[in-house]
Amino acid sequence: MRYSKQREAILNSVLWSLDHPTAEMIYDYVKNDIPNISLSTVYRNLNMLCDANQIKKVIMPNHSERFDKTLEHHNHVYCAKCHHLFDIPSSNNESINKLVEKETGFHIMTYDIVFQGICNNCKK
Amino acid sequence: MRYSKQREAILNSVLWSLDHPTAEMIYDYVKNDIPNISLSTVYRNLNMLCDANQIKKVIMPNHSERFDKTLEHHNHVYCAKCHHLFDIPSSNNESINKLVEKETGFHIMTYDIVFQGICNNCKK
DNA sequence: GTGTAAATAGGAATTGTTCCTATTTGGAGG
DNA sequence: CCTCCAAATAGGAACAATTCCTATTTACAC
Repeated sequence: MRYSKQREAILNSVLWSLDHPTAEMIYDYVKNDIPNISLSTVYRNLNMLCDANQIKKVIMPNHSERFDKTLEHHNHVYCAKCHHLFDIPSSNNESINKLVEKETGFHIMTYDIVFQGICNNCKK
Repeated sequence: MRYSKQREAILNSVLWSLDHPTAEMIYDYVKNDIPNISLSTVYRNLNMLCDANQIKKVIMPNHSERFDKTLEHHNHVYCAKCHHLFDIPSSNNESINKLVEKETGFHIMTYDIVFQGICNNCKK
C-alpha cells in the first residue's frame, strides 16, 4: 500500500476521533485539509485500512457503517436519544462463543452485538 | 389498520415461511397470488406489521433486512457458507441487559446479536 | 348505495456504497 | 535529480435497498 496524503488524513481522522465516525463524517472532516477529496476515496481508503487491520468497521443495523480506532473485539451501545455510539469493554467473548457452540453445534467464527438504550448523559 | 388482501398475503408469507425471508423474497412469493402487487406495498406492510408487533425485523449487517415470525426476543446465527439464518433459542436476555447496565450505567432497552459461523450441515 | 379515510400501484427519489475511467502521483531505479 | 509506471485519486455513473410521492382504488361505517 503506497503512501497517499488522502489516506493519511483519513486514517488520522479516525484515530483522532472521540466518536465512531461514518464515512460521511470523515469526508466532511478531511475536506478541511483536502478540499477536493472525493467520497469514493474516503470509502476506498476506509476499506483498505480495515483490510490492513489499522481500523475496524462497526456494524450498525439500519444505519451507515461506522469506523473504529479500537482494534480489539468489543461491543457497542447506541444511545437512542443522542445517537452516539459508545464502546463497551467486552468481557467474555470466548465464553459467549463457546456457549453458542454448545447450544447449536455450529462453529462460531465471530459475532457482533449492538445494544440500544439511553446513555448516562441523556438519562438526566 | 384496515384490512387489505395484500397485507394478509404478506403476513401469511412470513408466517408460513420456514426461513427468514427478505422483502424481495416475500415480494416474489406474494406475486403468485397478487401479480400486480408493488414492492413498495411489500415494504410498507412489512413495516406496518412490525410496528403492530405481528412480525419482527432481523438485523443483518451488510445485507438486506429479513423478517421473522417469531416474536420472542432471540438471536441468530448466519452461516457464512450456505447464507442461511438460523434461530438460537435465547437464554438469558435479562441477565445480559443487567450485566451491561451495571458495566455502563446506561438504561439498556434492547440488543441484537448476529453470530457468524458454519452450520451443522455445512460442517460436513 | 355513498362518502371518505386508508390503502395501493407504480414509479421517482433518496441513501449508502461500489464501480469505472481518465488523470495524477509516489517512489524505485537509473 | 529525472523518468517511468504501477498504484492511487477525482469525479461521476451505477447500483442495491429502501422510502417517498401522487393519482387511483378500496374497505367499511353510516
